[in-house]
Amino acid sequence: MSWRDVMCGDPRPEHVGQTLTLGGWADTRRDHGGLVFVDLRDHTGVTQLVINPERAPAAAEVAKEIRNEFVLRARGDVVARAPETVNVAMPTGEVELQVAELEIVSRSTPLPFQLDEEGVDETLRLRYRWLDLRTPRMQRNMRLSHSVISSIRRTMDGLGFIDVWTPSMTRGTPEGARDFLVPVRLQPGRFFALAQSPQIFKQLCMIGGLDRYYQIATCWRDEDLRADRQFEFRQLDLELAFVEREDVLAVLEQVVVDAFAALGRDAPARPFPRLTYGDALLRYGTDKPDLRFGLEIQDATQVTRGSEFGVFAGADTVRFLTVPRVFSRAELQRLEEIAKEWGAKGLAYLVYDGDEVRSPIAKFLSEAELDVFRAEPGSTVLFGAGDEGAVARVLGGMRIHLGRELELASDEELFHWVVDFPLFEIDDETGNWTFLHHPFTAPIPGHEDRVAGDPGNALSQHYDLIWNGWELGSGSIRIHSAETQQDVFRTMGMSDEEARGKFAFLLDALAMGAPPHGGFAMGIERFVALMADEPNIRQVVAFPKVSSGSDPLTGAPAPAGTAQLHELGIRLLDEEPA
RNA sequence: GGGGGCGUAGUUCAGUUGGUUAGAACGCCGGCCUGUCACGCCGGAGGUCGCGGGUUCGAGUCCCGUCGCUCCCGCCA
Repeated sequence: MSWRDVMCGDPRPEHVGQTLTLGGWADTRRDHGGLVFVDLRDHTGVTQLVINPERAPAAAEVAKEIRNEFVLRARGDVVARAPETVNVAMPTGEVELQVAELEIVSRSTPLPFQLDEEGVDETLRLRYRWLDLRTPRMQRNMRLSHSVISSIRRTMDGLGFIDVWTPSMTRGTPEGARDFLVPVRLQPGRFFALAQSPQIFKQLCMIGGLDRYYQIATCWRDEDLRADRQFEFRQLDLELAFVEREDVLAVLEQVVVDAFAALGRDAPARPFPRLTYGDALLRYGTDKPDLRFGLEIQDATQVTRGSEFGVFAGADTVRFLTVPRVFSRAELQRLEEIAKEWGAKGLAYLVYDGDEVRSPIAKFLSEAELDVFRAEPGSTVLFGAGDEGAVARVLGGMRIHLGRELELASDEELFHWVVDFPLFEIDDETGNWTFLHHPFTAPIPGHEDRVAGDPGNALSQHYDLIWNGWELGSGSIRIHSAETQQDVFRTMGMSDEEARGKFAFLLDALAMGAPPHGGFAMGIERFVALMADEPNIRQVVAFPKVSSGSDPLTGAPAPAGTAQLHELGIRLLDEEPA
């Protein structure tokens, strides 16, 4: 007797008359005293077992002991159900297995949660992830994740990319995210860093003539976890030589469109729309706008210069959002609370309620100002005033909040590119210029001289891919000249010695025949979570960590023993007796 | 580091203005039941109301602290 002949979801009318063995988990048991029904489940579905004590007395004895999630093996004839007992809600509902032999292969203790219950505490699900993985939701997510990744590999293979493995244990990248450090027994006091990304290695692949590289690369970053961030995650990492921006974008568009097709979904139209960084920040208050709804931010800085309203007059930037709805005083107070969460000091508004304008600030505003703000009756104008970054953040946050609350988003899947980012920004802590993304991003053609001469106005060949307001990934055309790379390091305030100390291998490589190249990195879990319509990436990761950074299943991270630490040459600052 | 939300039975939740013995459903245990399919019926066990302190005659409920989870800001080249 083989373990199983078909899957639990398989038996159909065409199997009637066959004698089959099925293996799976006891999903439910319905014990009628004599007759016992068991729904046997595996990932393909459920088949009803019928155990009749008159036909199979031994099996009937076994059936009495069955409880939820026992693993069973059942052998019997597939029979057609009588018409009145057909279950139309069940794919296998026209047939059932008339059990002749039944074996409890493995028992289960009572479960800490019910597999069919909604809303079970996530930490509990993660603590018992092997149970959670049996649920249709997680089965779907894990299999969907696999389908997406295999589609990505097919696309990359088809486009002539080769999979090259790069080291996980490498050198720390300065000024990036925090590194996870790995001590080494052979060299106490020295540490590897877990790769934050294969960035430099893939550039070296280009210089090495592997001109179409890709990898589903695991990356590690020691930063606070979020709905869309884990300590470790995977990215589709790719790089091409002898290309320009559009060539890279086309590859990613192909990857996305093919993944949709692989899942049998309507693909977004190509090419994806392009939006400049400046436009995104001005109109949507963020560099990763959700474009499924309008609600665009408008600028009023010119007209509010010298306003009678002190807050406007004293602000660097005044912008507003016209919402197609009137709000009550209580609702406006609630909105103000939300604005404050994003850093606003208050929330000025004009409510156009019929013929009336409700607003504590209207009396301070000039006709010219009111002309600019005027909106249809039944709308509300919300203001942000302050420095430009803060205004963008507050109104951008307000826009997202209102878009969600008023359910403004359309159903379409919206992919778009954000391009023309600045190359540098001022680091608030040091006052120095620092890169916006990473120091290997090339300036746009014609802006090379600005790297040294006018860093604030140098635009970069960086691009972000956004899906419904989620940043899926980013990439750039890289610097392929050692001189420009040196200029970038100098602008960042790094001496040549320092730059050589950290990046000698890269500078040497760039000086030995580096082709023009560029690439991209797309977050696999983010992509899959969006595909699966899940609100956070933990739901598409088999064994994720919770937001404190620990794993409820294994209990990791755990303290290390003193002997182990000694071998590594490590002593803890707070040595307390364990 | 900062802000918001949540924490009551194994699970999901209810619990009024602070008031007697903290409830429901599912699950679990026992019994009955030969056509159910979320089977049904009868009975039962199960609680440090996250933890600590305070106010009070009396705290699940109010206050303070703390822990855990979660969302966000910072951070994420």
